[in-house]
Amino acid sequence: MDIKELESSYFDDKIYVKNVAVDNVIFGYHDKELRVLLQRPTSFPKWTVTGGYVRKTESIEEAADNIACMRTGLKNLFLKQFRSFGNPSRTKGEREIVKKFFESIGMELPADSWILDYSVSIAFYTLTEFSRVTVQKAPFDEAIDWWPVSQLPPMMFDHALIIAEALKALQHHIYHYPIGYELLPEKFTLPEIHSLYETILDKTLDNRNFTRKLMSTGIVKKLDETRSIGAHRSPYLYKFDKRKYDTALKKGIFLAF
Amino acid sequence: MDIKELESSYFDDKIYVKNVAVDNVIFGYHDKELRVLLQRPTSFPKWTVTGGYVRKTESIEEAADNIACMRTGLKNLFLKQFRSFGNPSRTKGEREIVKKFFESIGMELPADSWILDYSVSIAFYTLTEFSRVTVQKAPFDEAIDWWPVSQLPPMMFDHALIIAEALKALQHHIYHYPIGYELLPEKFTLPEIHSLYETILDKTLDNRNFTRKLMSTGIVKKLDETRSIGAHRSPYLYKFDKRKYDTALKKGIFLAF
DNA sequence: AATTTATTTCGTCAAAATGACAGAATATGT
DNA sequence: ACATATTCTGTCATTTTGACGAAATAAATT
Repeated sequence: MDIKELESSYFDDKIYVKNVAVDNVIFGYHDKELRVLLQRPTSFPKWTVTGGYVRKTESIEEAADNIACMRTGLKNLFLKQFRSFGNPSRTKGEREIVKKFFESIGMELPADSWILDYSVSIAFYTLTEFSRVTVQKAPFDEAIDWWPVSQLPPMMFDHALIIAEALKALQHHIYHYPIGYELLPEKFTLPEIHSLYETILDKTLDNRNFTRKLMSTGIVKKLDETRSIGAHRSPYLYKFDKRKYDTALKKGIFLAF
Repeated sequence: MDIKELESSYFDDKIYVKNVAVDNVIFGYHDKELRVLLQRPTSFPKWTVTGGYVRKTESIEEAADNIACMRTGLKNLFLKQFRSFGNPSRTKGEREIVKKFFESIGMELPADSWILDYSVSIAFYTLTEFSRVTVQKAPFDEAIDWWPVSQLPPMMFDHALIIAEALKALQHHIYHYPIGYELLPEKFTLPEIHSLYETILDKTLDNRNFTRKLMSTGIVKKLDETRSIGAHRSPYLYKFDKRKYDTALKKGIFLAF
């Protein structure tokens, strides 16, 4: 998206849905760490969740997918809508910053522009393995980076809340849906998926009991291969049983870690 | 809300948030039956979920609460946001009907009015005991009534989907939150809450096991009173332990019925 | 070649939770 | 006193859970 398109579109009520934004909390997992992809638009003093507006030709899910794709280069990531945010004060205190941002890129926003007005944000979260991602800096981002969920920078608007809620939703969903498919390589080891769950839930899980429960769901299956990890016993490789995984995604499961 | 206010407001971009609607699926329970409160606005051939628009001075939660209050007369009912809906086609096929509706009440909508445009709906569900409700007919409703969730009339837009999703969300939440406080009188019997759960989950639950699990949560406590129900053994009365109930609402519980 | 080290994997056991099931208690009308 | 309809309580075999420890393995070290 270049300046021309941005300029013509944000001002053109025929293209974008007014007063509605989509924010997408992109979670990345790698090496036992959970991070969030954040951006800092030009001249912004604080960071924001990746987000954008909704074209009238697309669904909110498509908008969220586009946002994820624009920033990660990956299409069709796992996307989950978890809540919408809307109240008079959520952007109020920082509208001046938004205005300055548009000025800094050479666009004068009319005072009554919907961009500076009451804004409803439909929030999604996305999961990905962040070593697979080549972060894409958008034209008007001064910075874009992965931040550990436990050490976030100062956030704009209510975005700290949005991230906190996204994390809560993820932690809740992990008990009912087979999280992991998007966060791990195709073939992974038991210790790897074990660490993933520990990281997301932020607590230690007995490895023997974890394995027992995970295997009882049937969504992962053991392969007849091992991975060499140096001077230690080689762990077996596992992969998701896509068939059962999809069923579990649709019908839900019940894990009690 | 009278015509004057409606007229001046829907056209005034300064009062309402454009392109955003709040729909509230009001569930009512009574006598072992689960129903939904539906309205049929003047000249509409089909029914809709109760809904409305968001004032720029209020949050989406307040908007949902107002909708519930306008229709039931009850304030501060249990409200839960479960999903937002937004895609180009969800209202497209029936915009002509909306236009005719406004004409029928003497208002000519401009062709480019946001009311006929792409609409994002933020959906909530609400719970109440429907014998406590005196249904409030709004000025422009031709009809408003409780419909059994299993026998809905023809629905406008994607409202049949919205109700289906609300029901799924409710059935899911019942495993994790202490549903029932809003759906039962202050004092209730064990068979009553048992039937409530059976109705919502749409399956039979062994009464002995149900009691055991319910009591183990600690959210309800037995009283030293009974209710006379005629020629049968008098059931004991129970009430929610508000303290533990609130904790459970906040922290969540884990019921496996 | 034996030993050390770090990591993975497998196994046990007591306690708790679950699912299936039946019979006793009680309030009223006959 | 008895019949009837409904509420309430209890048991038991099975399964699941939580808490542990010990054996197996791959490479580096002696």
